[in-house]
Amino acid sequence: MSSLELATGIAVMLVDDHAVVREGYRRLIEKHGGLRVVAEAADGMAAYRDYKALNPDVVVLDLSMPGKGGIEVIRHLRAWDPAARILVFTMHRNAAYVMQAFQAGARGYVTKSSPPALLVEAIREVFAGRRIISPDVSQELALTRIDDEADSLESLSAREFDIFRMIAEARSTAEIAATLNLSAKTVSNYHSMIKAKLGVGSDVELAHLALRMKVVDLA
Amino acid sequence: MSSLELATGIAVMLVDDHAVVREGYRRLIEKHGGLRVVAEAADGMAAYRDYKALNPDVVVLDLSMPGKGGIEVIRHLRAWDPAARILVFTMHRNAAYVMQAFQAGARGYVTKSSPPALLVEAIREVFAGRRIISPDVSQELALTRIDDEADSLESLSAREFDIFRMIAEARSTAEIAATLNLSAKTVSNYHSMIKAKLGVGSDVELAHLALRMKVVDLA
DNA sequence: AGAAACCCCGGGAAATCTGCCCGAGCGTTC
DNA sequence: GAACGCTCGGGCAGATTTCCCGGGGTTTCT
Repeated sequence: MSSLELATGIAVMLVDDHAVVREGYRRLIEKHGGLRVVAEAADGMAAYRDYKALNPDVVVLDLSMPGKGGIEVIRHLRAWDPAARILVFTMHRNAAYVMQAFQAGARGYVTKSSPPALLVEAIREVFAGRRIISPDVSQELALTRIDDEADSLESLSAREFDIFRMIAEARSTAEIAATLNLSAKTVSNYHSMIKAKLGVGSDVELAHLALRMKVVDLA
Repeated sequence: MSSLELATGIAVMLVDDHAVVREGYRRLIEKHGGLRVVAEAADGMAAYRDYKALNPDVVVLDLSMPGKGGIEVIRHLRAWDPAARILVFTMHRNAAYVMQAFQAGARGYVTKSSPPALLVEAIREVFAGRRIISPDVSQELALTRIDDEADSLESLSAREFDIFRMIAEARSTAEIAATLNLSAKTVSNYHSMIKAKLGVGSDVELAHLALRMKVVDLA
């Protein structure tokens, strides 16, 4: 297999729901020797199909896709072929995405803000079996990695969790205090403690976290 | 002026913070006769500078940009040149963005999910003085019209909308102030005004509203 | 039983933020 | 030119948050 690869270059598959954007990568990638785009897919289903048919060496994948989330695509591909080499190439600079992507089995993570040459380099690195993260993201990751979201949710006591949920439902402090027969002051104290435990700095972040964790739904 | 344009093709300026993505448009656009990319800009400031220097016929603009909000860029360009022809080309499919963009002075709105040929067609349409919306967005727009929440979103000024978006993305007051070159106090004042105009009592409610309206995504 | 380690609940004080006032500058519109 | 709306920020009183504290309850380990 590897001799074939050496003969024809690294076979790359692109997965991104924007045709124009794919066009961009493709031109860029093919401008460099040793790289060859063998497939393009616009969504997860197409990606699965093409991967199974063509067995590319490296998959370049955008996370923000309609339908199945990009993370799910990674997991699915890795489930079918544990040796799959997947490079995430996305606009999301967010630490949570990076963690998820790597946990799902990605081998590299490059933001679209990176200099174009980095993408090519990253493809080679990933093909060689190494892991790579673009510099702009790696530092952010170092800061945020301390608190794993799921773990931090479990660190809440039952009482804290209830109050957390009510806060995330946009109920007011007074309202929560009334329904739980607490003083407003106590609810406030819980509110602070919850934010500390969850590692969020604002209520908006708290709301995002709750929605991501499906603790509450959007009305 | 128009004779010059006819001689050399429609002069297009691209504004998008992702270099690779710009590369994509550029190749696509230049593949078609009568179109010519005369400038690329990665942020609002660069866009202003290049626009004033080169006076392109059509500006192709991505809304989601670091620093200045995309809506604000439109307003600014139109303030300097009321005849500026601006085509929004973005991944955001939701009605709120479209309304804001057109109210700020955009002449066209095409999503990145559209078939590539549509972008080229849209540039020609906008250059010809006509307005154009890609079909996937126009129908969504028609649906959201009824909703009074969307109405309240429309009541936000361009500046307010940009700040609203950043707040809903869980950016801190200091962070927003820094990226927009405002005092923290001003951002705070906007924050209050936005909550009043949207009729929400807390930041959690604000976050819910923003997510429901798809003004922001869950990170 | 005693100790240790959790929760739960709230008070007090300092720090911070909010909500609402104001005015100045700027561009539009009539 | 006058009226208007948007942008931008200072000031200030009052609400809120945050941090630190203590007392009581329960569970668990030694």
